[in-house]
Amino acid sequence: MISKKAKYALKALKVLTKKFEANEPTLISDIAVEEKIPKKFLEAILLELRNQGILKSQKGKGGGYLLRTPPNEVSVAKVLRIIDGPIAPTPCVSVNFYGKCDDCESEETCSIRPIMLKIRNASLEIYENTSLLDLVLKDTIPL
Amino acid sequence: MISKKAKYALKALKVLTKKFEANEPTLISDIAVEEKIPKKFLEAILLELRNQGILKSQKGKGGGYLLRTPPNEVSVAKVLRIIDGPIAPTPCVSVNFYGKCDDCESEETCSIRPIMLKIRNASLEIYENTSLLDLVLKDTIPL
DNA sequence: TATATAATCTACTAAATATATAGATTATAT
DNA sequence: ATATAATCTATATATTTAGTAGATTATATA
Repeated sequence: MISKKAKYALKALKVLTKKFEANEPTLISDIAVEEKIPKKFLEAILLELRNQGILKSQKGKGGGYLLRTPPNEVSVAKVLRIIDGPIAPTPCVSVNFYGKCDDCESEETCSIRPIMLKIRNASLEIYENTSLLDLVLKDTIPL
Repeated sequence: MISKKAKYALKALKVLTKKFEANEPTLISDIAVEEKIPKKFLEAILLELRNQGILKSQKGKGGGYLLRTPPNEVSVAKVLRIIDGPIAPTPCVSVNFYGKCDDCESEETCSIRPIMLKIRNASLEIYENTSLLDLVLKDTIPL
């Protein structure tokens, strides 16, 4: 299961994707109301996405948040990694968060690693190849 | 990420799969030692697998645990659902644990549901079609 | 029938993670 | 100067994860 935080992030990014062409900052409060996300929680999420290079922000009157790059260039995988961490089902098959499973002797002989590798590959194939734009343009089937 | 508990469960089941033909009960303590799983924790796991019909047990001397059915008939999906619950990334796309996402208005218009559906389908395809026997016979590529 | 064995049941505990909330501070446009 | 809106700091609470301790029950066998 992905976290509620990750869903909030994707929903907020969906709003910013729709407004990307306008090139005008959107208020945290507007997104919070529109997507029914607790405002303070959303603040933290957007800040994290900004610090990780997905968004840019502007303080003061007329300020708000904007996508830093075109929405077709931002994959769902990138967003999920920022908010939830690893996409892989085990540390030993993770691309971006690799780590030795602390309960495992050897990766070569591990009997559950191969299936986890398959799951990781299948998930990445989807998450990496779906962009924020794809989420909004649901009819345009990606892949 | 799947839980350590789920990995422990799969590893324990791997041991019982290897011993399935012998048809002799295996001690919790033997599995615990062999797979380096905290014994008391493993007790709870095996009990749960037994209560859900994956294992059968025998008390007293000569007792222990055995697979209830041949290992090729037990899917990894079944085990994961017992230990970790839903395989799907969101409640709204879960087959066995369906539920309305509490932060969602409408499933029809939700922009993140389609990709979650894809992820669920891809994961199930793998987890449902991999059996305990497949885990042990790693060279025999399933699917 | 007594005994050792091995699973089962009941009840905790500690640490981490998820999901927030409150209030002060800083930057900016007007 | 002022209002605005993001940013920072500090908690708070609930749930989940991972585990431990000890008593109880069922069973084979001597």
